[in-house]
Amino acid sequence: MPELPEVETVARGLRQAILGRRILSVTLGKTDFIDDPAALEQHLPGRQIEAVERYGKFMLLRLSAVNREACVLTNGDGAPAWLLVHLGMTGQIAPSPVGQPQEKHTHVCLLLDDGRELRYTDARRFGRIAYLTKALLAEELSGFGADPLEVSKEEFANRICGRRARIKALLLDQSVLRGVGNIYADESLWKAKIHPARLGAKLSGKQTETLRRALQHILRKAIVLHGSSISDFLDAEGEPGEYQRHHRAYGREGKTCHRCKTPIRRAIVAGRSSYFCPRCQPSPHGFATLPLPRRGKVRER
DNA sequence: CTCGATCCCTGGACGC
DNA sequence: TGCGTCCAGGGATCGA
Repeated sequence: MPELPEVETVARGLRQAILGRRILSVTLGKTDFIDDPAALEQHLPGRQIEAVERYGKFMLLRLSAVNREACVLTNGDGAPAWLLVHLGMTGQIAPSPVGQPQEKHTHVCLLLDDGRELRYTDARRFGRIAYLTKALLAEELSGFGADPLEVSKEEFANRICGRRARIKALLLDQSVLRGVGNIYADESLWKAKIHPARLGAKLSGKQTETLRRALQHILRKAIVLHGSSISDFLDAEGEPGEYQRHHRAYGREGKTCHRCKTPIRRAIVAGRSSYFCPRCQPSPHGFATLPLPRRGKVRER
């Protein structure tokens, strides 16, 4: 499940692999997750991939203006543009030689000028792809919160304290922080010894700062280890990440806490499965950890 | 403002 | 073997 570290890993891989390549043509499969499929076909060919950036969980491919000698320009193709890619839950994007058989669920193929295709596959199609002009990009990115890797002590505190939402919900809210998802929310709360159901406003200044540092530490380490591969995350080279080996809470229901040996528990907080140590992360007053319905054996590791 | 519910979608795990 | 059911979850949306 691609969150900030996974998207950063993919972006770095793509940067190595496709920077400077020109898009020759576009082939589409299912398009219900693409904002305006015809715009991709119309506006991508002829453009060079000038940069690969990450913004929260978005990847942004900056595209050159269409080569003026190559064709007659009509509407706006003389200006740079962006391809926005959100991997959703199961999205993967990577270049492959043209002749190589396509993976199942391949929905976008961008033929490049070096004999390869940039392919986007996404079984669940929770991802999103959009062709955006500069103005549309700016509009798209407005409303997102702080970069969790860069956010200052003061700004983080301002965004958390005074909020009556649960801290887990705040961490997942992309308008508060951009890029944090379920895994890294749980991991940082475990490291900071804060229960996911605590209200933002109820955190002390010290706890809030501990959480910010925990979050940053975990995200940085996860990036170094190329993210977490739980079910099917693969980077742009087709390699899994390694950070799942370092998970202390996420996915560890019933396994012992690395600090105190108490079994990790699971509860639904902010509508998401949330894993925590009931001893290290004391629940707020009035939060009942209801017994969750039985479910299958928790995945090993 | 915050909440839960619902929908989107498929594959994998599980029960029978 | 096969079928039904549940679950994973980011994000949008809607009603309470």
